[in-house]
Amino acid sequence: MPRRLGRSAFNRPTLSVARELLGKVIVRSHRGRRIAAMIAEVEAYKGPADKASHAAGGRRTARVEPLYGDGGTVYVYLVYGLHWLLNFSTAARGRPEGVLVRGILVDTASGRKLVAGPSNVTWHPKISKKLDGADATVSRDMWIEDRGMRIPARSVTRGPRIGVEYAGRYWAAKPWRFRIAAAPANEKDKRKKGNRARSRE
DNA sequence: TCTAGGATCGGCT
DNA sequence: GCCGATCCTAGAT
Repeated sequence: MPRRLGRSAFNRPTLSVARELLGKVIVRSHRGRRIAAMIAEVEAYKGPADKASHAAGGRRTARVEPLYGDGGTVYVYLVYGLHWLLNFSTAARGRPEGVLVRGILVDTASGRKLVAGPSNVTWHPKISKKLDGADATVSRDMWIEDRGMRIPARSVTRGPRIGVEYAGRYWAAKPWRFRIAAAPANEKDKRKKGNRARSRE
């Protein structure tokens, strides 16, 4: 029996939440349809100290306000002027930590396929700015379900986060990206990351 | 008011 | 491997 994740699932240490979101299912209710997507890849962002976070240095603006909300608050924002990214706030209210969803597994007519890249993650289940600030623990538009899938430790790959070189080597190197090993890596991301870091030097 | 730059992607060379 | 699309946000002025 599917069980919706409640507050206690999100109001916890961010790295734990990130790891445990793998295998959970995002359910989006949109125009009378339900779209389900299993979370396959995430990144953790740990608040003021984390220079890669939008709340780095305690920054608190209208845009990042959802990050400061209770665990389970939805944070949707635009990057590069054209891509929407989906995050869930974690830790207690007032602590700006969160988890970015980078990859999902969706069921299609031809089978299950990986949707990689955070922008594609929001495109597929029709996630938009409208959901920004929503509370995923009570919302009727989107929530996360535990359908009993358990991802064993040996099936989880950890690595550095993508596209955060601007935060400096120390923070960019933190292994706060979690992926279900069976899900193919987004190799393209890795290459680009290296290119960028080099071009800045 | 202005400006720089970004938690990206896909197409082209 | 490189580059352009495209626009919002935040900080500077």
